Amino acid sequence: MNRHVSHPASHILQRAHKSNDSRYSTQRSSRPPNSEPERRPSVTCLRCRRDGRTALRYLITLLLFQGPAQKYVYTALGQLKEDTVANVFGVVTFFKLPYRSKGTDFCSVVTILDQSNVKLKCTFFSGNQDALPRIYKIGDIVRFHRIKIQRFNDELQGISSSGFSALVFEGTVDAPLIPRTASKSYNFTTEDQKTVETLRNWQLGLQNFTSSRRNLSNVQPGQYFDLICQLVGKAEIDKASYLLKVWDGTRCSTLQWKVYVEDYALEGDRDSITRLQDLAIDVLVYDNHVELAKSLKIGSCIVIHNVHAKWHNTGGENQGHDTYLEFHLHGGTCYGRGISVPPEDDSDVKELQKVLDAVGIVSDVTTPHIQLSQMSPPFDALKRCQQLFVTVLPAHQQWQITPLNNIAKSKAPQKFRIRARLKSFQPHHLYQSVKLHCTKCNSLLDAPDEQSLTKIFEDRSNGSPITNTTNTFWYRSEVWNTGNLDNRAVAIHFVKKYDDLQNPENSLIMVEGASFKELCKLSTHFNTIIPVKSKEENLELDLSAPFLIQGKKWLYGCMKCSNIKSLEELKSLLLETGWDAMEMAKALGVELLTHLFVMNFILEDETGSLKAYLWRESERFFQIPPSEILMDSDLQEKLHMIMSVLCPSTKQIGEYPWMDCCIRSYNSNVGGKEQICYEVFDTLLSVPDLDTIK
DNA sequence: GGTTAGGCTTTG
Repeated sequence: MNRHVSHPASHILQRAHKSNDSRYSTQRSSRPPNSEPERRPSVTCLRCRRDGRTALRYLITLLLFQGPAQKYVYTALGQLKEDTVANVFGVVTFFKLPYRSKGTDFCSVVTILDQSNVKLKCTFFSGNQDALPRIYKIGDIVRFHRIKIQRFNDELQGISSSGFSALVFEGTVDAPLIPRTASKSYNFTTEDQKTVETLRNWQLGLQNFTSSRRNLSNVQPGQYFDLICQLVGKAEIDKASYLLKVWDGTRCSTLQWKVYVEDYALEGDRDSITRLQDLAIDVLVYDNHVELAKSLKIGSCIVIHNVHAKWHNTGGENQGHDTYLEFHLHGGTCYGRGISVPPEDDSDVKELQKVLDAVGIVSDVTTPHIQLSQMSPPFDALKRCQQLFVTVLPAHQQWQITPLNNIAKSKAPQKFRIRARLKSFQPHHLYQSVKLHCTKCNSLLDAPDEQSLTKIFEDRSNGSPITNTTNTFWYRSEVWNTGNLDNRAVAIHFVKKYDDLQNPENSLIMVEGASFKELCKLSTHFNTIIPVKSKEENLELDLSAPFLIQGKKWLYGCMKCSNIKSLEELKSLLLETGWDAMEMAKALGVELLTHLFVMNFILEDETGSLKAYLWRESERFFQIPPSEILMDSDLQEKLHMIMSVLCPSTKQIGEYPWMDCCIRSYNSNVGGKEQICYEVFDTLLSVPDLDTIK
């Protein structure tokens, strides 16, 4: 046994001797009875050959990470005496994070409480910031060794004395008993474990102090609170203030104030910042906090202590209508103000990370859909979040949010960013929202639905007999008799390219006499169809029906603005590849009509409501082509689902999702009457659930 | 070895 241990031990002793390390030298001083065996074990040097066996025993003990068998005495806070040095346990009721004092050291102020119901305010100094107690949360349990008790302002006060050391434990019952400490070796007995556990249980029953930690979803305006959160962006505002963009996976239900930052000044991943724009808050930190804020790493979990949720002051008359919140970390260290970075193994950090990961997955539209019910709690917040990601502002996310009642008071034209719920919308039959718009004459027509198209083509085939066509050099004609009761004839004129007929999927055909259903069938096989009719042995366009059909796209021309030319003009396109609808419209003198969804939204926030149109940017908003939806039942279903997410009529309005929208106001003359209209622009829907629907 | 700060009714 001796042989085994003597080598490493004597090696260490020799090294200790060389470096004159006082830890291994004999030192008998007039220390208090409980003093520091863990830091300065009373060991005799091997080279001196005095009491070598004792020295070895100590070293072996040290190597095995066990403190010497010295027993510490702990004093209840109610039993402390002036001008003594004591060891104490306690629950943290207040603390200031270490900060640079005006002297040479860092300083930290900690108030603790124990079962004697006596509080002790302590002030600790150290040149090494890490040596100060690592407290992150009210309720943490601490063990202090060698604090000097003295009187100040008629109260007993604790202060760090020579050899001061601290252990800190999480205050939650059942959290791991891992001490946070800068001490390389420390004594922690099973009795100490019991003391920590007893204090954890004891503080559960305490009414008097509660942690001021809040989630963003339960912050009340005017409150000061501690926030554990992840840093997603940061930016220097000026010398005395710094911006932190943070989120905690929950959503603040009050409208928030956003700080304007030039794009180049903002640090952080743009995609994350955009994706989280509705969940992340802007916190402005001031003065002494700026230096630390600068050093924070994007993505890290931090605690901001004593954040102030303050009503935004517009400075105007309508103080009562201010509806959004600013978040500030004011300068100074009063009330424990500061920013801390808890260790990654901290229970609260792990919990936060779990929630953020899950919310991230749900909000990330590129990952497969995950059933919320398959996830473990706590995911009520998640469901809330998922609802909230319903819009994205690609261009103007830095704009401040304007309450709806302020918009109604403003003159036009102007642009705003709003946050509102969709209280109702019109038309309810979604097919009625599909319109044809002429950008030239600004006319707006209903897009013909299936029924009207059936009628249009029925009338047409009844009205005009099939031409006696002869084949020409640029098309070849075939006539079929339907063989149905109506004994109708359908003519198809196959357009040749390079003097040749193409495969159906590349072909342009001109069709005469076909019904709506037949055209639908033909459109699934042929690349492009132009419905035509005969007039005096010639084929011609008729804009009362679609001028061109390409798959699910049925395109129309403006009857007023088009200047129809002969179909022979198509010959100019015969040498080009493909059949470009725009080129064909141009060749035939057709002014194409644009398909739009035109909807009327009643938007509502806490301050009022606003009627806004969605039309010119409706395709961008829904990311559904309105030119195809009438021929595509999947797209129709998708639009229905979107509208039922935005405006779920089975729920209370309080449960409707919030939408961030850009709104522009403009003056419009309707029936000789000037009025201000509002239109949604630069806004995209982003409903993760729906991305699985194609 | 001295000094530092000595929570507290906050607010850009």
